[in-house]
Amino acid sequence: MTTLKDPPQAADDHADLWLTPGELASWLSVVRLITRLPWAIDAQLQRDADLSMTEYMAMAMLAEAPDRTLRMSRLAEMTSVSLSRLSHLVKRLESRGYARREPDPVDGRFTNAGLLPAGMRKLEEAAPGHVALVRHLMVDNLSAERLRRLGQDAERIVQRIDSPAR
Amino acid sequence: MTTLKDPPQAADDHADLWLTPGELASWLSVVRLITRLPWAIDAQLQRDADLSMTEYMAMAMLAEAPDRTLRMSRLAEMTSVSLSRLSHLVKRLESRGYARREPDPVDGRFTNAGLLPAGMRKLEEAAPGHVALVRHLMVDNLSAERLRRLGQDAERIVQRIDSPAR
DNA sequence: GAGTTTGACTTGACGGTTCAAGTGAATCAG
DNA sequence: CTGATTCACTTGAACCGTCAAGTCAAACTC
Repeated sequence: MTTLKDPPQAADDHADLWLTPGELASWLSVVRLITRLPWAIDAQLQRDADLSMTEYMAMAMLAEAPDRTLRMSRLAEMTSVSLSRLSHLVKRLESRGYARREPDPVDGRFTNAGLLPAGMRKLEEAAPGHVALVRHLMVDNLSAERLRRLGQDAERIVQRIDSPAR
Repeated sequence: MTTLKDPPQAADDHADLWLTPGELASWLSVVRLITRLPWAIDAQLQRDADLSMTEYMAMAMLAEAPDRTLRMSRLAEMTSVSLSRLSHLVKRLESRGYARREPDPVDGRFTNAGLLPAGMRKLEEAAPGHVALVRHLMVDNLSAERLRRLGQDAERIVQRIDSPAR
């Protein structure tokens, strides 16, 4: 789908012009991946633990941070979400008793988010099912070499996304 | 981050247990990709054309379909969205004058969605900027071979997502 | 061929995300 | 040392996606 050949004499126009058929096919596969993979991960976590992927990731990052605590801004970049979104998200975690927030005593502009014991338990309870799915879809589905390269390519694209130019 | 070694004697627990450090790193890179790439694509389309990626994709699929028309259910699977979501989405496109809906005259259970001329113009206007970004982030950023393999891996994962088991 | 079932959507309410504006703490400028 | 600015969030409204329930048309079922 979305096959396009020659830019200049544009006789065949549809969606993604000016990509070769092969490039287009690869791109559309990636689009399907970035659409469905989050959906699949979310669905499992939602069903089994009533958590979104972002909530899980945020709790996981907190869990391994020193003192299970991180600044909101740091946590936001680690989880690739906006500060606003994180603020709402942590407020929800807080209301569920999984996390806690307090202004940094040293510099009052910072807010430190910490994972509470109940949050840690929730995470430990959710982890096996989540990991099993990741294993099923990714780790056991690709050779070690291809998984490694996939990670590299992903990282390369992400770096370009938040590189200055553009 | 999220380094975990040995499952049995679980001394180090955080997020993703029972993945080797390498597997975890690859997975986290992919998580960043599936989080930020949609965001980047959406941001460009939103800014330059006031369209979401899903809206763009749906219009693109319609544009290259025969008679610029597709059944809702077919369009839903082509764009990887639920029928419900597509219904809302097409209703919005309809209200903007980009698309049109009508029950299939042959079998009234189907609804055919069609792209209107204004939608086609909108798409043609949005395409160059969108394609340029895809080129910048993906096509020009990876070798042809790696792009091809990335597409293959993506497809393999997607297939496992909607494979019966699990 | 009336009643049930199935298929293909549509709708509305709810909840999460985004965006713009606001708050309050530190820092800088004179 | 005071007023403006910058930082690091927080808030609220608008918008979008999801989920459950509803609609309406065809296809069985007896």
